[in-house]
Amino acid sequence: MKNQTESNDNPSNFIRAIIEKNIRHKLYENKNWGGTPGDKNHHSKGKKDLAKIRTRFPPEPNGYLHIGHAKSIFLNFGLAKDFNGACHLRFDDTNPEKENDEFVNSIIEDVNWLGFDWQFNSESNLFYASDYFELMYTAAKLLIQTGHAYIDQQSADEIKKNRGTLTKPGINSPFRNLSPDENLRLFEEMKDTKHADGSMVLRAKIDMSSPNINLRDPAIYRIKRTTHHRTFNEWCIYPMYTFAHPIEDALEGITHSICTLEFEDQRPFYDWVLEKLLDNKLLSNPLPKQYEFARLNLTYVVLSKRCLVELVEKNYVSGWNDPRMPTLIGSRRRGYTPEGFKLFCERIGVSKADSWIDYSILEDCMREVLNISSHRRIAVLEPLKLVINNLPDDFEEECFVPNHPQNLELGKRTIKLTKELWIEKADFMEEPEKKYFRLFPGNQVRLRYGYVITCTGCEKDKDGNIIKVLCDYLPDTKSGTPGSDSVKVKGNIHWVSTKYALNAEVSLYDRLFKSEHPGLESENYLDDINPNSIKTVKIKLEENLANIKPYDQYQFERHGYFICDQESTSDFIKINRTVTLRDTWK
RNA sequence: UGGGGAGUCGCCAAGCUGGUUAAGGCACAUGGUUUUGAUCCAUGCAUGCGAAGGUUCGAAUCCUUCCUCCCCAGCCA
Repeated sequence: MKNQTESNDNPSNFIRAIIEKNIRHKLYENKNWGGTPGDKNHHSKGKKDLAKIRTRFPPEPNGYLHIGHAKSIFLNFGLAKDFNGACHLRFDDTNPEKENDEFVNSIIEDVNWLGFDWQFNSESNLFYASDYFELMYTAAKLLIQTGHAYIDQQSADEIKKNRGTLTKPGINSPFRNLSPDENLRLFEEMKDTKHADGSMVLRAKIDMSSPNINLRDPAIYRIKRTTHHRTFNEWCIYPMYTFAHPIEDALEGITHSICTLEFEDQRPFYDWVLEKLLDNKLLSNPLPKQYEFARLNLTYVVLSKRCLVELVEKNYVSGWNDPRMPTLIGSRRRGYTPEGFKLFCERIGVSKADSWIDYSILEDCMREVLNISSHRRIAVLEPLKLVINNLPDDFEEECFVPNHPQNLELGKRTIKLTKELWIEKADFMEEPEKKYFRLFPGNQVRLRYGYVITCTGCEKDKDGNIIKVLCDYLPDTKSGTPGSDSVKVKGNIHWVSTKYALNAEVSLYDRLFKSEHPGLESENYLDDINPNSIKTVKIKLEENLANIKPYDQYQFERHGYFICDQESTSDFIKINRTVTLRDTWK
């Protein structure tokens, strides 16, 4: 068994290096923490922060978490853990339109499922950006009062037109030079529902000719008469992400605000907001710093929220928890494990280079983890009858089977050998192809954990389909008995008794998309959907699986890793294939 | 054509305040073990760091020029 050193020492990455350097320079040595999020005044009354660093995972609760989020979760929570810091779970709910509590709850469950919580020093660091609306409103007024923000009454179209282009500078708004008092009055009116949605917007006053378009007076507050999932109708104005995020980070004492590459251009504004609020004494040093890493791209998978929503809404999949979905909830149902995701995240690393990770890496990680933990069981996926000629009809004999051949401490069980067995269709060939060493007339194989048999032929129906394979068993070759290896065979096939086998249904999954980069070459990623991503078959299980329960996971020997589906019952056993075993034959 | 990033083995990825033979993982190859064609073990696997120049006793690391790819013009995040 492979040792697990890979997961014990943390591979270096640029963010880890930055944190180590920061700690060496005692950057956060005298940071105060008020016990809860708050402004300068609040934290100054607190104590020295016991958390060496603070990171955060800040999802917007408008969808389910997916594998890409797992990368961010392992990064942020992992860093906090390794440096004796805290990682906050923060719901970035600044746009009420698509946010709701269902998503909040699913995110909490998913993060927990991956093995993380937000406790630190007996404090629960679970926060909502919406709890800071009052402080953000105060911050906005501070910017207005100091001449760093103004109310723009241009239409959205006009603002867009006057923003300029990548190569041409923008044009100042005619409302840009309103007095602070006038702006303050208008902003208060905005808040007091005096103005219609879209009629005006609060903008930061920076530089309409900045080469960085994000600095051309970005909008920071808009009017939106939408009920918020937590503040309901208390507010009709909501802060934009670009304005809200640095403030959220600062209020929570975040030291390292880690996000993906597309926010790089936003960093100057992130710092601008914080510096202005530092000047206004709403915030204090040390200010949080933003760092960006490359988001995960997985071949044969789409991770964009827009696509995932469409797959669900247009019924290409059965729901967010369809085992083929890259969501955490779907992965879980598929049988993917937190340990597997951990290994995966360690294996792919963190950097700023755009990259595509092959889906097989993820599958390999799941196999590696499951191989160690999964008990083995026997299942026949494509049953074909095998009859042992030289055994009496009522023959029954117990065979001892280890639950894990590489880890005998996991115990053993028995299965009953009878005259008639189910074997895999693929384990018999009337006319064997080259290098085939399973059953064919005249060949010998071992019935795994039982006897060596010699194939004597087969029977077919009138259409020529093989319906029964015949064989003789060799006495004295039973597994575990002294003379068992007197006959050497290459083939070793699994089986279940036709008399005792259990019926079950298993779903065999393939990738949801047939192209490596869905939507890249075709016009629409939906055209790349794999029409054969799911195949459901009736199978035979060994008798010991009678009490299998939802989420039980096993390796079915010679097949792969399987998990009992959440909808499975004792009357109707339903199983999902997580991933096959590696197969280097052919 | 403006700005911001990135280019190290088939895929990831350390190193990048210049200094022995360019970490590690995955994949692959070849042996070995094996009652899962699985697992496991051993060995091998970049004279090269996007390209070309330059500085230097010495460069993936510094300088110059060039090439390729990604991101930015929501009152989304």
